[in-house]
Amino acid sequence: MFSELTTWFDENGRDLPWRRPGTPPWHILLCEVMSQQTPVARVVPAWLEWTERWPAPRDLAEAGPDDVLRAWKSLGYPRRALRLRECAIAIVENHDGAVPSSEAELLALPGVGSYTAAAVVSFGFGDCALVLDTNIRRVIGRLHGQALPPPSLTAPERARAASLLPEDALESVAWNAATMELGALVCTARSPRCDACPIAEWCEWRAADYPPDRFAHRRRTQAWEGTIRQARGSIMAALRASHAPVPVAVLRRADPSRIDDALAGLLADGLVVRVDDEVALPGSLGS
DNA sequence: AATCCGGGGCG
DNA sequence: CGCCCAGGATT
Repeated sequence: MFSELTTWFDENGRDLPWRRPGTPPWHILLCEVMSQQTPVARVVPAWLEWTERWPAPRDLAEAGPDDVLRAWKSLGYPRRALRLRECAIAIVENHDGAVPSSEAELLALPGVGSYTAAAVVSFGFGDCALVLDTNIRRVIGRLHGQALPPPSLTAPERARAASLLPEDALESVAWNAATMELGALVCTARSPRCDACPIAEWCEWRAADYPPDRFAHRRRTQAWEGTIRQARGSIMAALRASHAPVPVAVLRRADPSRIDDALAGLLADGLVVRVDDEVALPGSLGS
């Protein structure tokens, strides 16, 4: 199964810029955080800009939060941008400016969870690590007969994934990259292209004639229209676009619903600062 | 374990 | 228009 997968990857994998040989761990960390819940196609331009502008942790550590939030553009979940800056500061303070290579040290960094820590170890340092993102979880789940993996990672699932991971470091990296790519391009959530799948003969979900998702009744898409999240997004977009403080009244006029709750949340998250009746990005009001 | 947290694009 | 996307932090 390993050779079928890696052969498929060599011929069909996307030409993503961070897959270029020699991409430093810091740049890998950046694209992994950016890719948390944001489709890869939208990450590419932002990643190119960030890696050129802040090529090392020390560079981002010296940047202002307003510059970082503006450069984040509309990737979504802007708390990730603040965490990335805090992460760079932690790397400078605790690791002499070099991204740590152990999973435990990576996990201790702001904004780095189990997925990102494993991905940096694997793709950034070329060491063995169990990478479990939504793509790999889905591929392995289907090999085991499930339409989609459980909403939260279970111990048996992790054990099954670990049993499939090659022990050799080089092969484990190739396995992680190829399985993730297969999930992204072929073994997709909605309409899998099993005719193009190099490991279809091992797929128990296919062999069982595609039984439905056991957890379908628990999956709920969160509403969007009129939510605090939408209000937060519109406020952040307005602040990114303005290099002057924005009066609260202007924000209220643009999106009257839930402005006060949204602002309170953004203030608590450190994504905005407020002076009197105006708000701005943190760090944008001078010293 | 459940919630919160963006935004866009595709079927 | 519902659904999904290289998740993490907090409770």
